[in-house]
Amino acid sequence: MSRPRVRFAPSPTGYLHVGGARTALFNWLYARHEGGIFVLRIEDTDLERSSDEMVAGILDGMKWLGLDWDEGPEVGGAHGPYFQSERLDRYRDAAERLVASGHAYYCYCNPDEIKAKREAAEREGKTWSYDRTCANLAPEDVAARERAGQPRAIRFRMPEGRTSYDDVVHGTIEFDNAVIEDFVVLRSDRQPTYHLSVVVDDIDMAITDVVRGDDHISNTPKQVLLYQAFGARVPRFAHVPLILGPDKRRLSKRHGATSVMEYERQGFLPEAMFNFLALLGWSPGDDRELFTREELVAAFTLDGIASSNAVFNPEKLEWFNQQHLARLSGDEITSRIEPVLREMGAWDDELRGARREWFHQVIELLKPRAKKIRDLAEQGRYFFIDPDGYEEAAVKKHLSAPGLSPQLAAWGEALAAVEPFTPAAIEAALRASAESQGIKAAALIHATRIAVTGQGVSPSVFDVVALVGRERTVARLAKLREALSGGATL
RNA sequence: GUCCCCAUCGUCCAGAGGCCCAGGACGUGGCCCUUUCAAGGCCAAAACACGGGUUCGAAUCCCGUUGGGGACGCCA
Repeated sequence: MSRPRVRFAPSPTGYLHVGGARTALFNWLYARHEGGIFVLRIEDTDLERSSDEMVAGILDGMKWLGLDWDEGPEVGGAHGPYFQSERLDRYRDAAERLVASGHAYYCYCNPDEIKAKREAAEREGKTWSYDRTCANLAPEDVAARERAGQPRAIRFRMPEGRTSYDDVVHGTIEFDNAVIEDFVVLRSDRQPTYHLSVVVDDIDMAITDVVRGDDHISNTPKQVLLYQAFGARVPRFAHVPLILGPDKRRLSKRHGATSVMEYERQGFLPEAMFNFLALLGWSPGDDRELFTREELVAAFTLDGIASSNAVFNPEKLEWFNQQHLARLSGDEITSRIEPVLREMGAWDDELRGARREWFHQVIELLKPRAKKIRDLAEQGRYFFIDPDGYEEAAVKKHLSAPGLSPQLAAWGEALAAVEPFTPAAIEAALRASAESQGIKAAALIHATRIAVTGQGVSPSVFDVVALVGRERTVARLAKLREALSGGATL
C-alpha cells in the first residue's frame, strides 16, 4: 500500500480535549505505522471563536503527547495553507464550480423564515427539510433577484437514490438520499459550511484516509456526494467510537477534566496518557496493555479499532501512570521532578552531580508508592528537608508509651556506632537495642520513622535511615526526644 | 419525529461457529510478603441484554425487541 496521508482537523477551542486527542493519536499512529504523512489542519472558519492563543492551546496538547505533524502550522508543507481562514477563496471557487456544473444552486430564501418553519415543525415533533423553493427557479426569476441585490446562499442539489460507502470499522453504510435535504455549502455571507470546507481541504491535501469520530457517520454521505460532484476520489473512512463520561454520555466539561493539558497539570505522564488513550477503542488483538510509544506504532492497525463507544476510566489512567512512572529511569525522573523540588525549596544541583547515585536510590525507594511525579517529592520531602512537625495520628498511636525517650537515647547511641551504615546493619542494631532494653523492636521502629520522616507512613525505616544518613538520623532522634520531653511541639 | 451506529464482568479490552460452564486488565474483597504504607505474588466475586431463527454445534451468522449513543442548522 502506498503512503497514506491522514489528517487531524480540530477547530481551535483553546484546548485539546480527550476525545480529540484520541482521534489525533489514532491518525498519528496510523501514519507512523504505515510510513505515511500526518497533516494538522486548523478549522478556524468561525473567526470570532478563533485566535492565536486558542490555536496554541491545541498545539500544546499535541506536543505534550508527542504527536508531531509532518505538514501544518509551524512546519508548513506543500498542500497549504493549513488554516481554513486562509483558504476561503478556495471554498468560494469550489461552490461556484458546483453551481456551474449543476450540482448546486443559488438559494434566495430568507434564513429566518426557514428557521421559523423548522422550529414550528419541531414543536409538533416533526422534521422539516428545505422545500427546494429555489431549486428550479426560472432564469428570469434569478435575474430579478440578482438585480434586487438579494443575498444568496448556495445549496447542494441532492440527487435521487442512495449513497453508500465502506467504513473501515463499520463496514458498508448506506443512506437513502431522501433523508438528506439540499444542504447549504456556502452561506449568504460567502462563508463555507463545514461540509464544503472539509471536502475541499481533504481533496487539496490529498488525504487518503479519514479517521475521525463516530459522530460524523451521518455527515459522511453528504461529503461522499460532494467528492463525487467534484469528480474527486473518495477517501477511505474509518469512524472511531466516541469516548463517553461515566454517565455514558458524551464526554464534556461537566465530567471534570477533559483537556489533556489539565492532566499534565495534575501530574500525569504523557506516555501514560498516550498508552491509555490508545487502548480506548483500540486493541492489539491480544491481552497486552503496557506499551511504549514505539511499541504502539509497531502494533497499530485500523482493524483493531472497536465499534462500540468507550467510557473514560480515570482510575485506569492512574494505574497506567503508576506503571509508566515505575519504568522511568532515575535520570528521567530527575529532570521531571526538578521543577517540583525547586518549588518546595528542596532542589540542589548536586542531585545531578555528586549526589546523583544517592538521589537515584531515594527515587527507587519512593517509586512503588507513587502514582505521580509530585507524589515522589511530597512523600519523600524528609530526604531533603528536616521534618518541621510530626503527624498527629502517628504520634498518638506510637509515641504514647512511657519511658520512650530514654529508650530512644540508647538506640541513638547504638545507631551512631553502626558500621557499615547499611539497612541490614541498621536493622540488626535496632533489634539488638530493643532486645537489650527489653522492649519490642516495633516501638523503636515506629518512633524512628516518626523522628526521621515526621510521618506515620514511609518506605522501610531501615532503608530510609540508611539513605537519610547517620548524622541526620541521630539529630532527628534527638529532636524528637526534645519534643517528647517538652510535650508542646507534639 | 426521521435516519444512522452500537450491544461480553461496574469499567476498558480479548473472543472473527466447536479451543469458552468465556480470557486479560482496572477497580472491589481475601490471603502471602511486610511490626508502617505501597509495590509484588496468589486467590475470589463479577459478563455473552432479551426473543426467535440458521446449524450436528452459536458470545460468534440472520431477523426482531429492548436499551444506549450519534446525526438531522446559512455550527464545526
